[in-house]
Amino acid sequence: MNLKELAAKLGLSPTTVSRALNGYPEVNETTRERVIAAARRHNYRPNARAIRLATGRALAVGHVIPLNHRSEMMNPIFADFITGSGETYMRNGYDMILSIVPDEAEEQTYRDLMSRGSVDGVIVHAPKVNDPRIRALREMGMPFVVHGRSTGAELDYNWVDVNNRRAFQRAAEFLLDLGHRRIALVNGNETMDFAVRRRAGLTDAMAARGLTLDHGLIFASAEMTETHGHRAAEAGLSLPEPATAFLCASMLQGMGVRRAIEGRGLKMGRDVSVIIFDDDLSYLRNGEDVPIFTATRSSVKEAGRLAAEMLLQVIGQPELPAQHRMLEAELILGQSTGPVPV
Amino acid sequence: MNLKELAAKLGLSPTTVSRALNGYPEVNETTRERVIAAARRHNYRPNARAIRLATGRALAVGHVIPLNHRSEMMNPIFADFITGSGETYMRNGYDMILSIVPDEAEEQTYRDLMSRGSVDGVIVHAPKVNDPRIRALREMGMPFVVHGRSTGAELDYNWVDVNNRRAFQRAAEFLLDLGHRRIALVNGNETMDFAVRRRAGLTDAMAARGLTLDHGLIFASAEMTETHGHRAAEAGLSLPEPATAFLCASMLQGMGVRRAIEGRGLKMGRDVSVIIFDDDLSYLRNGEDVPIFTATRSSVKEAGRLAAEMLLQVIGQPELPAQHRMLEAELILGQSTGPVPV
DNA sequence: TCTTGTTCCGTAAACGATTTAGAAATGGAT
DNA sequence: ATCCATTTCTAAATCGTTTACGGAACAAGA
Repeated sequence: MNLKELAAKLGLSPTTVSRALNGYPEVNETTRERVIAAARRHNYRPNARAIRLATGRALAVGHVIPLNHRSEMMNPIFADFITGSGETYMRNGYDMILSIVPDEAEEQTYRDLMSRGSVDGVIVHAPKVNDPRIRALREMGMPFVVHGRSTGAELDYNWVDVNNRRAFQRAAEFLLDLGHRRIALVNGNETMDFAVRRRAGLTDAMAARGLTLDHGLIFASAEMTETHGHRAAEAGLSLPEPATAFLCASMLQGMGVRRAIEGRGLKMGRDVSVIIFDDDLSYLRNGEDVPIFTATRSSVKEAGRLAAEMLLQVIGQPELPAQHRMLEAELILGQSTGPVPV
Repeated sequence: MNLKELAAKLGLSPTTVSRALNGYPEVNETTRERVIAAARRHNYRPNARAIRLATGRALAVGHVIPLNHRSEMMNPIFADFITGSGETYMRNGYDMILSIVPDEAEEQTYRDLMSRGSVDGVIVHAPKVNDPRIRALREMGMPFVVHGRSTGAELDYNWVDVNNRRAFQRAAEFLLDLGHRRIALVNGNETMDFAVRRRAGLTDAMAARGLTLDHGLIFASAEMTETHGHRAAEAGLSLPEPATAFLCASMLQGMGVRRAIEGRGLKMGRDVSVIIFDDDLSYLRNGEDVPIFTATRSSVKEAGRLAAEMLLQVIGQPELPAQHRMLEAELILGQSTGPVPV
């Protein structure tokens, strides 16, 4: 059942039917009702392909997920991010198109999506320091929102980000207040912008007390997995002067650290303190009633929702100045921290 | 730069240019080369919206992810599944459209995707026992492939599944051979088809030795999280006759079980045995060199790849009989199992 | 020479909606 | 009765491709 057939059944022209269904004013209310009733009765749905061609809009947004070619690993926060953004798209009649591409082909993917007209805009995931995609997207005139930021990008752009620096600064201050001085950082890959900011937060807090970072306590792994957390903690606890606290970039890393601590017969929160960054992932809850880990928490799903809303707004009004949205992480007290043992 | 403009530049008709670029035989090879060169020079990319309308194909497949309304949880295996399928789509010029919908609206979503012509086919995720979506999709004539199966579906359909029953049967046999009799099952929600099959596998193995399942050792939680694994193990270990082994449906549950075991000062693999189902998720590796958990392993990413290939094949040849692909899980020896303590 | 076939290319009509421009009907004011 | 404005609708162009059909040019066979 297409527009022409429906119009024929009603004894109207396709134009009138189209206008009636799309809420244009130049159509009699009684005919509009007649049209809507008929559309419902015949189960008419406008053909999305035709709408897209006629309007010149893709009614779709792209999420390009870079896949590290060696590890083939997808960032686990991604699933939650799209649950957040997906609902916004659906409510506004947009499709979400997912492209999973080896990271070196990512720029070409954007270019293809653009020139073939498959999307009206994109979300940029996992920005690196000085990420070249930002300039590239700007040059090709593609509306985009970055989840995160990119230190060193010379031009302004739309982003939604959590205040990673402040979050880790506050977490570090909390540990320092508890008397910890040997604070290990279990970070993500430091080509990633967020990882750099988190380290800076720790450095800030240390510097504010006249302390400097011990580079032997920095563990920046390419993958933020349980295994790497475990490995980092094993190393940090084996030092001549062992770490008394761990600041972890992810829940999974924290779980690995906990395993290392308990594997040595120590107790987390008493012998060794741990703070994690908690993205509040739906399948990795930090406890249900009482938090297991003390954590800086910021929902990545909420970030997805905000980024999607921003992108749709930018698509609708491309002349808008660059939009920014900074989220603050809450510091949540759990059972994984305590005063430094004497 | 569109087809008409390119044709004008070349002094040819749009028809000829289209045919030249799409490899049709009725065009002189020298003109074809001329056209291809010009297309490259002017950076011409055919407009996807127009192609879709003209050919009547969506060149896209849909993944409809049901979102449990209460828990708002997305199944973590989903991220890996789409990394597997995504590459196949890309290679064949298909887009992947993601719809995340509250589970009660899922059928309507399929109907919309179909009647609006947004996709050529769909992947059905997380099938339940007697899942109504299978009949609905068949009735609306939408090509589809199920990731998993649905016990009780009276008609035949395309599916890719792992042999869950056999996997858990073998795992249980292994535990029984080690002398375990108090085997606890930490399962997923048993409205899900895979969960029912896994329980059946355990029952099979027990029955083969004249044993019956103790229902007090069945822990079927709605969410396969670390927390629920922990909770189940706490319960199973507190019984008058405690469980000596745990069979877990997911890695995360297994981690929770381990935490409960170690929290009691017991050692996993010596005092209590654990076997997990390992979906081989990229961000939840079961150890790197030596597996931590003894596990039945089957890559969900591989399942994604196979499902995508099957779907594209079905889309291309709708008259094909129903396709099936059964994957067998390997039983991998890790450090989490040992003979039952005397 | 006339027919037949092949090769290569163009014309025009799809595909199914939106949208521009304009026409018919209606009603009110002059 | 005429004019104008408003309301309501239609015809036709448009989006950028694909594709059914037709035609010109040329060679080969009768």
